[in-house]
Amino acid sequence: MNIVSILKASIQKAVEALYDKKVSLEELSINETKAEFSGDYTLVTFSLTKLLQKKPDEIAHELGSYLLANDPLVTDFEVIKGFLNVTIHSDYFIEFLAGNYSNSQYGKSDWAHEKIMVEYSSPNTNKPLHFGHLRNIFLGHAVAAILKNVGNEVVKVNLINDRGIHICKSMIAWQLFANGITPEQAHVKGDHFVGDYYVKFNDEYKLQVATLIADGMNEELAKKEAPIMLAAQDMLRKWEAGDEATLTLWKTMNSWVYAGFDVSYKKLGITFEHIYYESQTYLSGKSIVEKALANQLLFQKEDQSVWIDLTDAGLDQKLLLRGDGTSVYMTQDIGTAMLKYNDYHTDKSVYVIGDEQNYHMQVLKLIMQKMKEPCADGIQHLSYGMVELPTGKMKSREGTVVDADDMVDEMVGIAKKNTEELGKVDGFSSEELLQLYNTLGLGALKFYLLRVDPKKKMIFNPEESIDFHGFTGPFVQYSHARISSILRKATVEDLTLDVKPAISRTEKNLLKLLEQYPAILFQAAKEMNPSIVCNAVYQVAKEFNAFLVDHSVLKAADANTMKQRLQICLLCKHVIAHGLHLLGIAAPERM
RNA sequence: GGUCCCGUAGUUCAAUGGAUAGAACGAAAGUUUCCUAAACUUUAGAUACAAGUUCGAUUCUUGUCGGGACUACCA
Repeated sequence: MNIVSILKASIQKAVEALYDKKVSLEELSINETKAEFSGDYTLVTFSLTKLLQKKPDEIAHELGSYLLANDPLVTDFEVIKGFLNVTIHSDYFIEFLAGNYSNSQYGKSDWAHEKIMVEYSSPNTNKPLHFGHLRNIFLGHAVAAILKNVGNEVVKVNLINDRGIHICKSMIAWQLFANGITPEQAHVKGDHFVGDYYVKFNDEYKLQVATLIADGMNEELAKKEAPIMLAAQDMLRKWEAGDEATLTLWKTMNSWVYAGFDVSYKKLGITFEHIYYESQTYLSGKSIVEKALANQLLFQKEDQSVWIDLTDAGLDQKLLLRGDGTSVYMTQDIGTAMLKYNDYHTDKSVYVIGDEQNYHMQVLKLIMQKMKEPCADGIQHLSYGMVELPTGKMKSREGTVVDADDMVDEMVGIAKKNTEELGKVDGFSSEELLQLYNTLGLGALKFYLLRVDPKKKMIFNPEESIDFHGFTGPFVQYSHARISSILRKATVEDLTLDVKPAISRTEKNLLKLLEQYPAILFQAAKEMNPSIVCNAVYQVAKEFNAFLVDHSVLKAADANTMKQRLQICLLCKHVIAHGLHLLGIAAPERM
């Protein structure tokens, strides 16, 4: 129970005692009191006027007087119009501090008990990861950690799109232009290596189309008839037919890509419990569709193609199997959804996928519901907005894609430069320095991508580097390092207090933030929104820095005050480290 | 055309229908004999437009203008 819940319950009782009326906890609106008024929390009484048949300020006065007289937690109140500003006894926060400062897991809770799968990253194997993928990856990783933190059992999975025309394009280009060279021989990271041939394919394709048009063919036909495109399609057919040479090449090139991805994932600190491959799942939807057809849940057109009718949901009819019996994209997703469910029997299955696929995901869920599959209701699309450049979307054809590996290297480079300029790292070994640069560079990058509400698209300007000051990862990390420094210098072991010194306004503000932290994490889990965690740790870090300015910890006036301030330091450190950990960000002891 | 999303300081982002719309960067000015100045303090600066619902609207409704996504027997 946190103070807001306690206060709500107390007000509920007060309403009953004063007016003999019942008000639900949901009807009570309590906010933090704005800084310019005295008080800690504010009850808005306008909404109670109908129920109580009184004016808002009257209600506020009466409730305030009652609370002051009957609730020992309330030490003062003030009424301004329909706002009842309540001051909470400092002892509540002092007790809270004493009871939690030593708990390094403070913030972890046991409020939810579902089994949840989170699918994220989900790359194609024809090109390396770019900046947009990073948003997906960090989101998935953080959301999984946030869901787990409140008590859920979480399974993190990656679904790799390893088959289809896109990889055939890379394969054809490699056959035509590579002379058998491998990434090792070329000294290029595997995913970039294969991506380069995907680009080569498109360059050559454009050239061939232009040539055909110059020879008098119309554009539409030229795009279909370009020899390199025909070759890629032929290769896809061979792949599907199980042609051995094609499969061998496919496996080889994919293994190069995976080697590259592994390096990136490792650097980013990203892990999965299970990896699905579309090459292994893409056929599995077919039998499910056929079963549903037999059960009259779907219908067939004259050409034998299978459809589902979603017009009653305001959507169209959707194709699920072609006339020749082959699968479409949606069929694969149906199969994969079933496979995931059969593997783990989850209550929820979260898909971290960009908002361009909102419609697709809506249709997938509807189809599963129509087919009465047990996994249907648990399907949740965690839709996030695209990362855009100031000029608009990133386009590989225009060469405006920001590569993920380059971005990471750049951020680590900036971390190195900043650290060297500040010159605070005497005594670091070269290994520790490298680790620090990684910690700070990745911290800046992850925080930058996670601090924005996932639903909203975000704009990244490559001209301006990601900041290390203000509302950023390094700022929070720095605060953690400062706290750690103080704690290292502290000589007392036992922080138990003999007497409890009074706390200042700043200290109370800080303790209020810390006290709310578990509830904030619960909200972040409910909304699957890491930006809430970014905000929470930033607020704590900021308020802590303000606290440090005029509260000497190690040179406090007396031993009890010092110990109490050390308790504050410890709890702040725990919360910052815990919150950053949920975001996938490391908290350095020194920087 | 249809469906959906988005317009908040110069810029990037906040704000369960609540008080005088918060931060950060950038701009201007200041703080260090003292626990890390990657910090702190101060100043200037915004809800695209117009109606409506409400005691109260950045938030809900409608319209206008502007931006984006989706709308394949592609994946």
